Amino acid sequence: MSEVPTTTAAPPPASVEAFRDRLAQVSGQLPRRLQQCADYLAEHSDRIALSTVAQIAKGAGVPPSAVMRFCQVLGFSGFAELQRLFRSAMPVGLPDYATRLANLKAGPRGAPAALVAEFVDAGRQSLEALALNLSETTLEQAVGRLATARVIHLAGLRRSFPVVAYLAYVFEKLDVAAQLHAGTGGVSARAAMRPGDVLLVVSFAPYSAETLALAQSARDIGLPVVALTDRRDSPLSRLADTVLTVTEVDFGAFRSLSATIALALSLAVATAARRET
Amino acid sequence: MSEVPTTTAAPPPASVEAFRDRLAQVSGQLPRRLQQCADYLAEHSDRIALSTVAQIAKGAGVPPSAVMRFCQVLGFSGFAELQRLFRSAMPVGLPDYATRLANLKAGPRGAPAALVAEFVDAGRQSLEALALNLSETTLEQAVGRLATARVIHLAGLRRSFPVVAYLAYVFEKLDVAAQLHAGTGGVSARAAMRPGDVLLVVSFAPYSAETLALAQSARDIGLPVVALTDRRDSPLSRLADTVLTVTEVDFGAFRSLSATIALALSLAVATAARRET
DNA sequence: ACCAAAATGGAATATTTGTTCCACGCACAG
DNA sequence: CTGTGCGTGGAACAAATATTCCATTTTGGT
Repeated sequence: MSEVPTTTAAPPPASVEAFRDRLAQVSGQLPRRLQQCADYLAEHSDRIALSTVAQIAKGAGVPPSAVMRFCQVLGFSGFAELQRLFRSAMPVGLPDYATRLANLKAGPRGAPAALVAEFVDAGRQSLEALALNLSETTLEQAVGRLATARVIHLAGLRRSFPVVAYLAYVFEKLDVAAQLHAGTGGVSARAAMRPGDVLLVVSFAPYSAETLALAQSARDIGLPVVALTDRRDSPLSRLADTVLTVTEVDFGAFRSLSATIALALSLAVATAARRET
Repeated sequence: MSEVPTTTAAPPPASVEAFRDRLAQVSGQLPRRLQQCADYLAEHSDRIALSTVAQIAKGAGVPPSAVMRFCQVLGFSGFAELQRLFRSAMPVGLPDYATRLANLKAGPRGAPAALVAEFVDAGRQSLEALALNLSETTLEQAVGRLATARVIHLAGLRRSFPVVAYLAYVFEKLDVAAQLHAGTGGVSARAAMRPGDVLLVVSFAPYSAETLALAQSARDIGLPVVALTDRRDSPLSRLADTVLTVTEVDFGAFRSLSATIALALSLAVATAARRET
C-alpha cells in the first residue's frame, strides 16, 4: 500500500522531448544494468524506432529482460509502448528523400520529373526559411488586428490571388467574416470597407498598382492594414500597419507559394482561435 | 525443374530506386489485386518501413496474402525482405531542423508561431512525400496530353480552387491557352469544350459534385481528362484518363497545398516547355 | 458453353518478437 | 556468520506477425 518510492509512480513520457528529460532525470541513480540501458539509449535514441528488444539489448550489452525493466522504470508498459512513441514521432518521408530528389533532378533536362524536384526543393527551402525568419511579435500583432476586426477584407492579384482565394475559403469554413476583393473593382471594394474592418493585403514584386491603391484607400479611411509581402522595404510597407515578410524561393520565373500559404493559413486559424475566446 | 517464366527468374531490387523502377516496370501487366498493391505502394512507399503486412493490405484494399504474392513477384522472398530494404534506407536521427520546429511548436498552446510551425512541418512532409511517391510515367503521360491540347480547361472548387486559379495565371504567363471554370456554370463550361481540348481537374475529398459532373461532361464529349487528386481510387479516377495523386499532410482541418501546387506548377511549366519544341 | 490455367481469399502454420516469471547471486545489516 | 532484499539473467510464455497452403472463383481461350 505505502508505495511512492522516490522515483514516483508511473508517468509515461508523451513525447520524445519528455523522454529525454526523464532519461536525464533518472540517470545516475539507477542499478548498473539499467544505467547501461539509459546510457545506450541516450546515445542511440534514433535506433529505438526500428530495432527490436534483442538488438537494443545487445547494443547496450545487457540481456533483453534488463531493457524491459528499464522501459517499465521509465513508466512505459513495455518496450512496445516506447517504440510506438518514437515511431509516431518519425518524419513521414522515410526513405532517403535527399537522394531521391537528386536523382529526379539529374534526369533529362527539362523533364517533368526534374521540374517537380526543383519545385519541391524550392518549396521546402521556402518553408524552412519561413520557420527561421519568422518574427513572432509581428505575427502576434497581425493576429491581434485580425481578431478584433468586424470584417476582414482580402486583397491580392496575379500570383497572390490564389493565396487570398484560399484565405477566403478558410475564413468561411471558420465562420469568420471575410470579403474577397479580387476583381477590378477598386471602387466597389472601397465602398464595402467600414470602420472597424481590417484589410489583409497580399502582394509581391512586381506590386500590382491596383492592390497598392486598395491599400491606400483603406489607409485613407483609417482602417488597419496587414500586409503579407516579400520584402520589408516593399511599397506595401509604407501603407501597412503590420508587415509580414515571406521570402519565397523561386525556380525559374515561378514560385510555389508554399511558405506564403503556410503563413496565411496560420494567420487564419490563429485569428479564428482567438475570436472564440 | 524447368523454371524461367516469361517474367524472368528473380532479381530482388537492391535499392529503393531499383524498387521503384521495377514497380513502374511491372505496373500495367499485373493481375487486379497485385496491381492494387503496386498502386498503393507506389503512392505510400514511405509506409513500407514501419507498417505490417496487415496494415499495407488494408490500405491497399487486398487480403494479406495478395501482398505476399506481390512481394514475391517483385523478386523478394517475402515482405520481410522488402521491409528490410526500406528500413536500411531510412535516415538516422532526427534532423536539427526538427528541433527548431519543436521549439516553435512547444510555445503557448495555439499560439500563432506554433501554428506556423505545424503548417510548415505539414507542408514540408507533403513535399517530401510528393518527391518520393511521384510516378514519373504518369506525369509524363499527363504532360503529353496537356501539351497537345488546343485549349486546357481548368476545373476545381473549394480548397482546390486556389490551385486552378494559380494554374490559370501561370498558363497565361506562359502563353498557353487555358480557361478557368470556377463558377457554377456547369452548362456554360460544357459549351466551351471543343474536340481537341483537354480538361485538367483538381479535386480532393470530399469531392465536389459539380467538379465530378464537369469531368463527366468532358468524358462524354470525348475529351481527355487529367486529374489531380488525393487517392488513386477517388471518384475522379473512373472519369479520368490520367490520374496524378498527391497526398497532402494536413494539420487540423486544413491543408497547406504545398505539394499540390508544386505538382501543378511543374505540370504547367513542363507543358509549356514541350509545346515550344 | 466448356475446359484449363491463373488468381484469389482465408484459414492454418511458422516464425519472430515482446513480456513475464522465477531461481540464483551478491551485498549489506544485524 | 546468516538473513533479507534487491538486482540479475535466462528460460518459459504470450502475442503479434509473416508466410504458406489449398479450396474456390475467376479469367481467357476454343
